[in-house]
Amino acid sequence: MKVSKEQFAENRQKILAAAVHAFKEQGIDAASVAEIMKAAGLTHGGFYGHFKSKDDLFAQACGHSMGAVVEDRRDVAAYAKSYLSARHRSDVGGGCIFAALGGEAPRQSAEARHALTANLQTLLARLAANQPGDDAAERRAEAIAGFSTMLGGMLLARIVDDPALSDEVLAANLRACALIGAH
Amino acid sequence: MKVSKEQFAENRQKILAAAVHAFKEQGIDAASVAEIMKAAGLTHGGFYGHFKSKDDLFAQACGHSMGAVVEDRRDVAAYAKSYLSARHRSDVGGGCIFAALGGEAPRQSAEARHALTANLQTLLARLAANQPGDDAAERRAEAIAGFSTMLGGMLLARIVDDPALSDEVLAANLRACALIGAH
DNA sequence: TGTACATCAGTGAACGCGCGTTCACTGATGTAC
DNA sequence: TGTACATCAGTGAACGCGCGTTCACTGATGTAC
Repeated sequence: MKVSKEQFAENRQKILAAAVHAFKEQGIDAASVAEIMKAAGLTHGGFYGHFKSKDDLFAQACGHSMGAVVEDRRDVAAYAKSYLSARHRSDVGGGCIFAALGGEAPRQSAEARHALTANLQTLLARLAANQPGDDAAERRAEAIAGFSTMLGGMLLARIVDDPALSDEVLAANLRACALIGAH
Repeated sequence: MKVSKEQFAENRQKILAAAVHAFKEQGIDAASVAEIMKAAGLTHGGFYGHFKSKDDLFAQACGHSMGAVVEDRRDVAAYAKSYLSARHRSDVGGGCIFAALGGEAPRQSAEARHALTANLQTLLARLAANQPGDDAAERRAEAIAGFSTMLGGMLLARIVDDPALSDEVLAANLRACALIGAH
């Protein structure tokens, strides 16, 4: 049955949201089109009315993710406080796309990598703008090193099967991020 | 045809080496048993004489990787110099297992995560031991933050489709790692 | 040391299975009159 | 405004395909005598 144009647009957004979550939660290969469509409240057959292929969906999902990320005025130290949290560690599907899919991303389509690169540039620009200090180049370098530290820290905290070590990794990186830009 | 015990043991090592490389290069799902066996110079049917399953192979491969990593006496700054290099960036299959498979690892078997955790503990202990300074807790924290920075930096450098940004990420993190422990 | 034979690592065809994708069909939408 | 009809988003069965895994078979190994 055909649906209204508004419903069609809404369904597309639902598919994208379900895809972002499923890709991050289960990985790109393991997240199936049928499952994503089911999570969006649809059946798998209609998928190709919205997207050209699963690869296309992934590329669009990369652009769709990180919508409201770092829209506020936070510097590295403040961002790290929520990024390097136990809550973020356990919420892979709702968390940072770089931490969830960073390892698989280099193998994806040019469109997907381009969208992720744009996301990263936006994130780095915001962090750099919110860093204290007069030297723009230094603020930029601090944003890069700060986010890299958060990202690597979250990756390790999620891999490790020892809760104490995982907490230690979060805490050590949180302290390191707190010092960045605070000379 | 049956082979000698020595040949059998050698074949097992070849399968493990091929598996480590293929898993890192292509991802865990995308690397197929048949392809790994072919890379090891065998046919796929014999695989189950060596390993219980693909999951079992992955767990053993995790333990097998990082054999000679950080056996030398390098601190964070020195290790970062080779880790955050263009050579390492382009050599995913031969590079750090955390950078290649870190995103997928949390979804793998308990055995695989345990092996990776042991690898990480070894790596961190070595880095911490080689850090300058009297405070052991501080050296440990520096090892954690330093390796997290390298890992996150390599991840970002590989994701990004803009070579200039990729180089910038490596350089900024290299500078940050050089400063760690050098107060 | 030599021989006969049981063992078993490796081979390659075959198996289910789940996946991405296609397609004929359905029926609500939205347009032309 | 009301009606008739073309459009097309969504449905669910079906398709190839590649995967992990199994299995009957082969023939070199290595042991028992």
